[in-house]
Amino acid sequence: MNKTKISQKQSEFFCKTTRETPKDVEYDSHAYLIRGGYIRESVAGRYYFLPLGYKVQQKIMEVVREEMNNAGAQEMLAPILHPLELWKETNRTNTTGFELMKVTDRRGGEFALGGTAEEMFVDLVRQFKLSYKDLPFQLYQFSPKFRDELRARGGLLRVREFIMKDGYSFHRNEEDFKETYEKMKKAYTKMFSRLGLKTAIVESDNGYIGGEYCHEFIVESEIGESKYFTTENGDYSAHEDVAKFMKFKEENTNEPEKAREDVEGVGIIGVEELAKFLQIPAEKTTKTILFVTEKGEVVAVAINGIYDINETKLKNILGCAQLKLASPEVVEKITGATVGYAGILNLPKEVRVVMDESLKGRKNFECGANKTNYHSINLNFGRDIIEPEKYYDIALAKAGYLALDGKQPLVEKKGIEVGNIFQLGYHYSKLMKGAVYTDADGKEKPFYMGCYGFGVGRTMATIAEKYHDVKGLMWPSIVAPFDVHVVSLKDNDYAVKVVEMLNAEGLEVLFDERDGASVGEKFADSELIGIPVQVIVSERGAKENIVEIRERKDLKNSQKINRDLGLILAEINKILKYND
RNA sequence: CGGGGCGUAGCGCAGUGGUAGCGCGCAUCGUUCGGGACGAUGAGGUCGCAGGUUCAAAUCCUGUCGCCCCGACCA
Repeated sequence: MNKTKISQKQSEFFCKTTRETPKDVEYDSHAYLIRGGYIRESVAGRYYFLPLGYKVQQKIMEVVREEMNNAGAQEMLAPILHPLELWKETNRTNTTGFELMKVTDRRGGEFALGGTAEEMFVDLVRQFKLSYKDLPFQLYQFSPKFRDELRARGGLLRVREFIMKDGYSFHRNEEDFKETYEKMKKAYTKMFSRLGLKTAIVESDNGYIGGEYCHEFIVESEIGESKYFTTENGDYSAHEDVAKFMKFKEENTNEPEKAREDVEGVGIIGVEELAKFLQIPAEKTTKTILFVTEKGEVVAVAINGIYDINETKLKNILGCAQLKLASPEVVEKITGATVGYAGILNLPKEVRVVMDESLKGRKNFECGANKTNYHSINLNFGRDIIEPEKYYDIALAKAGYLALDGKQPLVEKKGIEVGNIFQLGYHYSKLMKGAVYTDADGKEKPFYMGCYGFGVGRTMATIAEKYHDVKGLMWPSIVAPFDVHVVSLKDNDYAVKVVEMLNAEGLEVLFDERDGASVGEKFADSELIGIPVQVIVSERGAKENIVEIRERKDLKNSQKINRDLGLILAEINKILKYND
């Protein structure tokens, strides 16, 4: 990065603050980034980073770069347009939920606007005949990423175009990968911490990226979109999509089987009402829901009535990309009953049935009779229902459920996902021909891989969300666009001396020497922009032989210092150090 | 993609068929100058776009594009 420290006269700086917030802005962080002249929207989900915003982005990138390099990764740059063939090779052109942006050149060459770059890096690496001696290594880049999101929202929080740091590591085997994975966990925690963000490392779903496991780095926040669960002691932390919990277990597995009964209950729909009506515990009820996959396959899913179904878990078990609740017509066709009375009794053979672990070992339970208005009770596996070969975990975790240790309740949290790391394993190296290295035994083996993402703009918005007050932003020093804001109130001559001194000391200064702006306006702007230290040089101060130094985070913490450049510098450094 | 809302000056908004408005901002001049100052003057709009109804449309109708919110979906 450019180490030249500069000062910037505000009258010449392309930073136009505004007093009013555009009406569609929902969050403070977004409002202040716009009002402070950091960003401007082009069209939905695509933003200009103005000089101020770009400086913050660069500073965030610099921290990421340092920590990536410390972790042994090497920066490079891949093309933004990816040959579409590569995406076809891994079958990701069809992946739903990730609408690829495509462009065609004049010769008909098709390209994808990359939303992530696994294929590109594998394609690059396979062009070399690598040996196990070359492994492991990690390559990374900062580059624009394109996501055709259904809906952009929250300013920089969910956009269609953004700078992402994406890294890809190549390994000889799982063991070697795991070492890097742990190293990256530490590197990420450290980079976020340096940026002023406390992150939770949360197990999550890998979605379209592939692989077997992954972790998200989440900053707890009310405005975040990620719902996750943790235990009090922090031993367990998982995204709602994958969160596991200790389920209800049938205790009376030895109770004698009772005779099956079909009970008429007109209009009795829903577990609570049903349990009350049948006078049985809710744990004895069964929820049966029919889904249709994107291929049109109908799946019946059953779970203990006290739980809800987690569609992400279900999708992963079915290996499908999209699930929809079956329409009432389909439900009637398959079960012969209207919605609300579906059960796992006598379903047509072509319907795949997935049962949750919470059904295992139960006796004398209830489920829909597949007959409108009827529920069957005292059902038993073997006698009434064929016991499945395997039970799955398809339950949705909720706050208060016990973690798998059976002791600690799950606590629900919301947060912003600012980074993620994925185990890719052999997912890409097996799909892409020639993604192999030569091992010590002379045989070609596929790379074992991992990848590591970091959203730069989203991180910037998250910092803004965490560091602001009613007056504006309060950047931590490490990412602040400038170190010091020198506000001159009709005493530019002395202010210039201060600015020159700070520059000589390597500090970046924004210098408000504007003639036309009123005092109130200058202060209001300064607080909106949020540079960590304010130095006020005024005509009044000249009479008293002082300058005033204030900390943005605590404006009441104001020091009046004699007009001695050494003293001024010492005070500023104290605040900057404290702010880092 | 489903539900709701909105497109009038850079921003925030008013304007239900009859001359296109207000506040902020912007420009010029003057007075102010330690908390978004005041006065005067001025620039800026084919009322999102297209079509229709009408003597007359920002206003009514149809279509279309865009934006926001909720849902679905998704780093």
